[in-house]
Amino acid sequence: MPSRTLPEAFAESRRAFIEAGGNTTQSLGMGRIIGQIYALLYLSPRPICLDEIVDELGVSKASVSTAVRQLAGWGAVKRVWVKGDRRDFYEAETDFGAIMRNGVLDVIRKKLSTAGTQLAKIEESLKAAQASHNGEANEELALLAARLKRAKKFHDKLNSVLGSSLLEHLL
Amino acid sequence: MPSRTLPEAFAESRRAFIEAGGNTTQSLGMGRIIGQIYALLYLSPRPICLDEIVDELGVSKASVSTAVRQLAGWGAVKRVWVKGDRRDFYEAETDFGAIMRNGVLDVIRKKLSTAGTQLAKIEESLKAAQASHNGEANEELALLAARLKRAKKFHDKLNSVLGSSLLEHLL
DNA sequence: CCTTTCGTTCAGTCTACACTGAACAAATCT
DNA sequence: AGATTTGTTCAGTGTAGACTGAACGAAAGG
Repeated sequence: MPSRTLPEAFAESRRAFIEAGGNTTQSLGMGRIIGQIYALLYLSPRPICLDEIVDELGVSKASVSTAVRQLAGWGAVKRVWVKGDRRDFYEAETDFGAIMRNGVLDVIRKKLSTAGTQLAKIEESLKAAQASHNGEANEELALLAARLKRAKKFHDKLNSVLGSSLLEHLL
Repeated sequence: MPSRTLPEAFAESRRAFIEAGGNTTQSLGMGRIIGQIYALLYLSPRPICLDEIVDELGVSKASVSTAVRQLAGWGAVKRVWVKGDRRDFYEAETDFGAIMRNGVLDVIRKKLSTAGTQLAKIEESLKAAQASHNGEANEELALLAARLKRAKKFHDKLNSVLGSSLLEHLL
């Protein structure tokens, strides 16, 4: 028979871990529920259904529904079917490296991509300016062109680093 | 004499670049002013004083004051003294790699560090639980211990990757 | 010494977005 | 078929934090 202090001490560690997960994702700009849900699943020995998450965390079903889908979207959580139960169950992907490779890096790449789109638009707009200027020397214009080129170069470098398998190999 | 369309086309490119900077930093969870200020300085052939930034961007002096200090904090912007002018002038650090190494990575490392602190606290709390339990086998407790260990291991891995000069060499 | 010019600070406002509640759709059971 | 259970959606709320305005302090000029 377990001692009386065991359950509380265990529950406390568990609660702290879940809270830490929430703090982490919140500090990264995604809400705190995301991290809490992942932590909860990460510590669970068995798949958990949506309503159980709701009870455990004391948040709305709507939040859990959307958050869980996000997590599944980047492979941090997997849907699991339990026989004889029509509810959806979820379990955590415990391989952090896999989550990084499949999910997180994609998010970063996407942000980089939108930045690249903006740079391309500016480059076009700049070409128009250079065309209408046609041969005249203009200090500011030349600087803008040079700096834009630099920015694009760095953008490409980031892209290649993120695209290379080197980074994935590290995680 | 410059053609009439040159100034507008130039200004448009410039405006778009500044806006792109704002969009980028905003999408990264830091405000949009930060990126706008950096972009403005990045495109300027000469150091710029605080009030000029205020005029150019149409934001409050308070915002510029704090934002500029943040930028200077992680080496993205340098204070410059102009002789015969007691105002503070600023210019951009144009080496993105240097900004990454000196500023951005430190921010990430700091976030990692606070996460590590939380993990350490949980580990201690868990040790207490294990002590009071003293020899009994408990599935949940064992799982929590195992998963915590995994989490710490990954945390350490991230730390070493960020600490290694390899990453800095890439940027 | 008073005035002016700059930069910072801080209490308050505004805004983006995480989060909620209730209505809804879909699937299963009786 | 209706009734019940389960997940999603969406308009609305709450809130964290970016941003502002006014008051302040510090430094230089008159």
